[in-house]
Amino acid sequence: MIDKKKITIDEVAKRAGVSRQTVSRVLNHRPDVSRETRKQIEDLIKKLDYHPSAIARSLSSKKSYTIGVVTAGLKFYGPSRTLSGITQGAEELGYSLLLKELSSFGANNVYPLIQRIKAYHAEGIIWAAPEIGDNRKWLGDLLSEINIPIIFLTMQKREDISIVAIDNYLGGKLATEHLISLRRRNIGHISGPLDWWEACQRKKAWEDAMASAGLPCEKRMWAEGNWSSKSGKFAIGELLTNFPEMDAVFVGNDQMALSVLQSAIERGIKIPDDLAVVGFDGIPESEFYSPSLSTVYQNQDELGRLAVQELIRIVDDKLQNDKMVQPHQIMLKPELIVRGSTQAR
Amino acid sequence: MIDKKKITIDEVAKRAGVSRQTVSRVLNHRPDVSRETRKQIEDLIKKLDYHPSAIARSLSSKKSYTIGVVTAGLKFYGPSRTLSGITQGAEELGYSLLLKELSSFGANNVYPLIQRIKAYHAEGIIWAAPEIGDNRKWLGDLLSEINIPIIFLTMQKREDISIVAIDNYLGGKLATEHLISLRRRNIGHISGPLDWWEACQRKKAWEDAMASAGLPCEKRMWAEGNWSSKSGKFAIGELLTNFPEMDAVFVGNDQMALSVLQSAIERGIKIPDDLAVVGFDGIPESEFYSPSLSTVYQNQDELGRLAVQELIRIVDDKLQNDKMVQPHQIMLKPELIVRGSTQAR
DNA sequence: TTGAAAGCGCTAACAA
DNA sequence: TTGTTAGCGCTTTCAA
Repeated sequence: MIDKKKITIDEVAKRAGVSRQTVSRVLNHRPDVSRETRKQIEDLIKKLDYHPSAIARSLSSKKSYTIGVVTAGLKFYGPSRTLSGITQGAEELGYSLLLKELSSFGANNVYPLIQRIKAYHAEGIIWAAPEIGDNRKWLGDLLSEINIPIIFLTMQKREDISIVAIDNYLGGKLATEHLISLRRRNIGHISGPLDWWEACQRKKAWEDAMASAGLPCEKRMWAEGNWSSKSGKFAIGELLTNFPEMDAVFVGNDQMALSVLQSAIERGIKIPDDLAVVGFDGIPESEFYSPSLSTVYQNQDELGRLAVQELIRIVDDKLQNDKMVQPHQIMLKPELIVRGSTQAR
Repeated sequence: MIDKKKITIDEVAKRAGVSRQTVSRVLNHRPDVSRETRKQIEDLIKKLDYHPSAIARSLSSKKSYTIGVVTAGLKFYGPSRTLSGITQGAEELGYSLLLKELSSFGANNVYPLIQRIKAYHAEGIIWAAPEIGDNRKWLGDLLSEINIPIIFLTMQKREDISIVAIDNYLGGKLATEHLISLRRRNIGHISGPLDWWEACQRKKAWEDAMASAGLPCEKRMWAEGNWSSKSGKFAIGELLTNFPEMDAVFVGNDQMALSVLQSAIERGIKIPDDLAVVGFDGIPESEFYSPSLSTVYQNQDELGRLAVQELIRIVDDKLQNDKMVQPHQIMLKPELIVRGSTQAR
């Protein structure tokens, strides 16, 4: 490794025969530099391959162009897809990302984490971890103390915080009403873990849609999974036992729906004739299930991008007005995709 | 939002009636502070809820405890799983992560990206984007100029750089030899995109295993996909036409294998009797395919963690010896998982 | 249009 | 054991 001495703004200034300040002006595209000086310095910067230290800049300018992202469960489809949208959004707006993944979904001890993000002078935080149980409890205590713009993804609407969420309730309605429209009357549900906000919303939508249609909706008609295919296997087994007349089922996500299909094949249940199935998420693979799966698509990429845009908007506003912007709640609409599992070819 | 003035080390020092340096010593757990002074300062820090600026620290100490991660294709299972391992590894070792996602897999214009990471004084880089086509070409030109420790994931072995990779060739062997051991003789292959190193390795292993067993292995016996289920659908269609006597197929990943199963069901092909199928990756869902899929499991979580550990080792070594450590290549072994798609119950 | 001085919040190196 | 001085690499503010 060559011992290329780290070059700094002072080095550039010295070689150019100008003050450090003039170089800084060129760096920041300030107008008050003569054409020739600017040209000369730009050339020199290129020649020396000089790159200013973002850290020193942050320290003295109070602008870090960095945002903190708190996520959880990156091994799952949803969170990583959302993160992908966030990286795109950040890239487009020229921001860097400081990434933290919660070690468990339920983590409630978030204050140190937030402080570690603030230590890097991040300008804001995107909270991309799902809302589960009381893992938003800290909001009440800390929100006012945090003193950094923060935007939440996919949680229960609250007027006092900024949220970008996918309308899970609407998604559940779309799924259930679709099954009702197919003249199914005995519609079961396999939910996600009910301490998850998203799972709750989907289940509630199922209940409400059933009630609206004048259909029954009792305990034996639903079972709780944990999003994994394995849990879906157990859940469908339970339903087939307790609710044998079931002729349709709305499953809380595509992974669990996959094992519903597997169980159906093993037991000789015909889909969609004997049992119509709708999933949730719209993962690419769902089209290639056997039969291909009807599902509710949520655009998590878009969710991530929007979150970045919204956060930056808040940051910029705060910079200008020196006071907190009115929080904003944005809801994205999911879409029903009808495929073979609810509709014979 | 309360206007809680930002408190700094000087503020703490002033209130404690000591010098800034003494506070710094406490912060850094230096031994040369008296018990009482330390206690007093620690209490004050707690009381004031003071958190030192990581940025100021990095600037003056030349240690940032930050590593840059370059990834690509976060929407896919492998990259996000690997990233999850990286976040865990970094957390365990007390490092923060600066995340960049390449906008396209093939991106070859990496110099500016690396400079942007260096601008944050990252101590090293984990290159977690897959090797595709000539997207490692820059290594030749830039490696010596980069002047920052960098570790690569899952690429062709080279003695001059540090690599942590999963042995894809071995994985391909395991898959093919398993099929051969089942007395299948007409074994096809659906590869990933062949400009990917991983896809190449798997295909080569298939060819070599076939040759070793004295089995033929011609062009009509394999087809190229792009990892997606949709491409698998086309590929299996092609093979069934060109290679009708096929009695087994090694598919480059689980997603593509999914649509092989779908096609088989649609065409009345019995799996595993008429056609045995092995996938690659070992995604959790593969157990719930119909039938459940035999596959080659690769531990991408572990890959990510190891990468962090190895990188930090290099960074620390370099700090001590002031010269580059001998590059290291680590290979992880994948494992064959036998399930219903190759073995009737 | 340019430069000098001060400072961002911290640590390193030395002195007391 | 503690404090002083200098500086990390940059921007801000003010003066020329």
